[in-house]
Amino acid sequence: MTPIRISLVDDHPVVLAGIRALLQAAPEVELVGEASTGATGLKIICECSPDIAVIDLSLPDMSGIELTRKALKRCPGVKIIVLTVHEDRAYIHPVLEAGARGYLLKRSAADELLRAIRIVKQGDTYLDPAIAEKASMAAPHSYAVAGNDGGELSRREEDVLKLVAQGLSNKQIAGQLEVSIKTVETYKSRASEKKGLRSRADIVRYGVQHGWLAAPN
Amino acid sequence: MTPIRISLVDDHPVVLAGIRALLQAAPEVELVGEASTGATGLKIICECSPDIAVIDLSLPDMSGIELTRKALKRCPGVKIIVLTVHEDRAYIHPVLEAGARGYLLKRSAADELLRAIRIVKQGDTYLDPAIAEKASMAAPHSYAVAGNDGGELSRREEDVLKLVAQGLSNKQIAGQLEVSIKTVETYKSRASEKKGLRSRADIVRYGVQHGWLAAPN
DNA sequence: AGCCCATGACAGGTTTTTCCTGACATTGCG
DNA sequence: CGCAATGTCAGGAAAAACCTGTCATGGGCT
Repeated sequence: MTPIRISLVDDHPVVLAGIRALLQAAPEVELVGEASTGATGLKIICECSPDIAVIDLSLPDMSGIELTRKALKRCPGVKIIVLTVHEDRAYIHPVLEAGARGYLLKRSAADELLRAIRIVKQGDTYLDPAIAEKASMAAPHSYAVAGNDGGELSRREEDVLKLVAQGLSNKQIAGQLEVSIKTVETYKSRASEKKGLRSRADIVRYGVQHGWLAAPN
Repeated sequence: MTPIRISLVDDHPVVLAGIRALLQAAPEVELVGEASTGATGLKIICECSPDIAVIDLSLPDMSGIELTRKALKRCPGVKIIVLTVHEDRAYIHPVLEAGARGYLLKRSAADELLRAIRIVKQGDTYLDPAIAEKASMAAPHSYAVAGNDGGELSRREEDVLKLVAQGLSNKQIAGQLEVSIKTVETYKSRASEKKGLRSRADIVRYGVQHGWLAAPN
């Protein structure tokens, strides 16, 4: 049996090396390229044309979603598994729309990655069990995912929510984002509306759940 | 030569397994315990009393800082290396103050972890080069640093600061503590005075540093 | 092409919250 | 006993947040 050829894209070399070590322990997979940025990731995927590319959702220069899209455009044959810390089901939709075939949480069990790889290799789609149920309830087949989710946050909306969760006032946020306070208020209220957050405490909780409360950037 | 005994604490089993695989490739280290939460981490550290514990900064039930403190209290012999994605130097002080001997970024090179382990094993302190320079400027040797300690917080003051850090309004806090808003305001201002916190963002940072904001679920 | 609507960007005015400046009772400690 | 720290609260001023609109732009869809 020919080995499953895999490329890895993840900033955080420690994590990268870790997954590499993990995969090398599996006899049926063969590593054919690693990268730590979106740009280099795209390059190695095109050059190596692996069976499967495992991509971190958050990369320094572009999101994993963007990389997924670009990689598939240039190299439609690859199957892409997105690896992420985000448990928010809001992410799953754009990821799948971008054409990824797998969505795996970093906090899921280690052998899930191997399972995901095998499943995706066979042409199926793998979703992490922890979110698959949530996501598939509304839309069994197509990922229309209507329902309680008032939509995904735009870039600005997420920026503002992050800063709010970190305790900054609207004024401070306005300063940091270089827009007016009023604009900040708009983003905040739109974002709160979408996610059903009513108080500042809700936003903080949301931020904690998304791992925002640690890195002011 | 006796092997270096190491315990690992990291939520994200994929990452955990990865680092495990990494370390198993090094002949001089021996893995003696893994955990994915602060509570179990504390337990395995106490039970296994490893030479070194590698701890992720953000854990579901408590912060890595809190775990560091607790682990050292019960088991002063262990040397702790904190592993994190956060490059903000604001985290390094509390980490070192808590008694950790190493501070390593996940995005630093893979063999840095081994280097860090060897260095810390010898009794030295390892700081990731990327932030070491920034951090060592202010406090070259001893991390007495503690900033401006205007005294210890009283019970009520700490209660209020915690709630503020979690994003509650004075009114909500008043409700929760069953005192008047005015009383809450007093505690808050006294506490802020003592610790030199001027904005809500300062309070949130203070809370993060003290592990008050780790996943309330 | 034309339309819709999500997004980015603001403003005015009202409502809430927070901040500043006290105040007073209680309690432990030198 | 006096005194400092703490717990408790008020009034009024200042700041922040919130609500309701506006307007432009750029995709997408029909």
